[in-house]
Amino acid sequence: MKDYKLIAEKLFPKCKLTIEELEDKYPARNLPQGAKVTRVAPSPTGYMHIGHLLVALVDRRLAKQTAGTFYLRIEDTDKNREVEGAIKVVIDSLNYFGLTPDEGEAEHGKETGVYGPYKQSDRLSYYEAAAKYLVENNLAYPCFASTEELEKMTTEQEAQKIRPGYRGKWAIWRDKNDEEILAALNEGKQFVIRLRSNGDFENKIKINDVVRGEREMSENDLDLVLLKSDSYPTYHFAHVVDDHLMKTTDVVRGDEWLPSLPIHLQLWQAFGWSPTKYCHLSPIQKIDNGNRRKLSKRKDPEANVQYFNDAGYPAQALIEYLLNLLNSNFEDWRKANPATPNTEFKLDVTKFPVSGALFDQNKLDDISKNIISGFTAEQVYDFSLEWLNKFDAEFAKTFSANPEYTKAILSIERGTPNGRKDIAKWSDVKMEFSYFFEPFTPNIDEVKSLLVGIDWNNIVTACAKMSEQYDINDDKDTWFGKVKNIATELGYSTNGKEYKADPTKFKGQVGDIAKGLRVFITGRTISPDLHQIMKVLGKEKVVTRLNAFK
RNA sequence: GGUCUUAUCGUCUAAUGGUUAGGACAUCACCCUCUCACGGUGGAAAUCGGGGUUCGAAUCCCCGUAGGAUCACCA
Repeated sequence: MKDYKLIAEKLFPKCKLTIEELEDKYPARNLPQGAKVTRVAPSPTGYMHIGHLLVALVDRRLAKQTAGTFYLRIEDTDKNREVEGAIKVVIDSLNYFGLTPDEGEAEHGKETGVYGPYKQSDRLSYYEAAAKYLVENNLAYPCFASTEELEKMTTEQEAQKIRPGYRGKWAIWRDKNDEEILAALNEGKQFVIRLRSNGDFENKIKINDVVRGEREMSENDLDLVLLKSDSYPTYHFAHVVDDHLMKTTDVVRGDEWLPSLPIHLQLWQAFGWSPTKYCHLSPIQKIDNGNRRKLSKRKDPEANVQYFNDAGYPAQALIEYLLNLLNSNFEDWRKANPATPNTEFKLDVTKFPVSGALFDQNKLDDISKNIISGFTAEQVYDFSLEWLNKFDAEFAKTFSANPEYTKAILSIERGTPNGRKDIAKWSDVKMEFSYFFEPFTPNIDEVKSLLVGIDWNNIVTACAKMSEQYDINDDKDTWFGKVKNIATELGYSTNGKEYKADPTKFKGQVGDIAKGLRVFITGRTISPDLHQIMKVLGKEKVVTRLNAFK
């Protein structure tokens, strides 16, 4: 006769907490009907993966859309992988992207909310109580198998070409009697707690995922480890215990978890608890050697959300990119509601894609350009400076030496219906506006190479003439009238169509002259509205630059 | 290898048995224009292959093929 109570007591002599007492610590949440309780539960590896950000985004939206709660739990059950300061990285990232949790783990080891502790390493006694309950009810048992024994098992199974795993007759400790167990315990052997699986691989069960709908999968027949020999729980065990106690309603996670869903369902059943809903997200991928693969922490810098931060993408841009990935109708909504905060967009779980999407930098840039073009000069100034201070201290000094001047630069063609969309990220700002700042010393050969095909002497003359006539108070038409006059004096057509009709009658057209002015003033052939640029630069700089190659 | 899963323009996707297979990004051309950009107009560009079911298939079924996920005391 087996005495499960006795075994449980011997296994966990220090555990006095019963499962009932444990459950009593977690009262029902006082939330409206239909409110969702979601969580993001990263491991503290010192790294925020873009996939985790995606999960957090979905979690937070689902909670907000239903007046529910979104919390942060730290899954630090693998001591080998833990990194110092990792929790701060997670919290900072969530805050940066506007996905601050309502409760859970917070900075400096503090936490908010009454459903904690929110760090799994602080919950070990709870997992013990739960494991003890399972042992008492013959739903779990101790296993003293050594690593060598397990390796041998796997080798034999491979040799026999059968599905590997600790189960059935291979589960050598599954049916040991009390004496053998107690003897092993007395010897001080290390043990793990395993689930006593009642599943049959030949049996199919119906599983339900909110994205994919109803599916069939084989029952789990593996006697999986629930508590490791260091008495930390495995993911499977901690997930079910925590999400039950913390009253999670919807588990959102990567679809790499889909195959272990039968395990989790089996665990819910073992405890007699009703399972959460499950929402499995497909991964963000990239092409590698012609094949797709998940964005990898080791190989792909863009797998780390810090990458977008460092490149200077506004947080909103990455969020809207992800929203678009989740619900492809987001971009239609955005077009119809250009000024509405994206938090107003209602995420539809049933429209989530079921296969992984390739990360698309072009699309992100486009979204980001649109967002930044809607910012005020003030906002662009603040964000740019914040980024520059962090990554380009030298240019930051130049940039912020005269804030009014810099803001005037950033105001050019901003906020107009034809607003420019040339900044995708704050790291573009330096390239885009450097010619407004001194030193401005373009090399004559480079300048000439930009003006190939236009008579150099004519350009120099035109620039000199403009420098004499330039009046900073001229409006655009007056200013351009002067450009046309100079063009005419030098034998250039003032009308492009006229010139095209008979090029032999002219040395060129007014565009050539304007191009010359532009290159002398900005050192490039591409720039925003030249009239406004000259106004912002001021007469002194304009005159100097126009006469630089006289 | 077992199990699960996916397959529409280069990319993200729409079209839940009847559409000239739609949109967005990227790309190309033209227009606008002092340049670029913005904007506008237009172009090129897709239903993995083979069988069925049906009056009719991107859509349903079967078989292939290709990709992805998973098979730990990691999550």
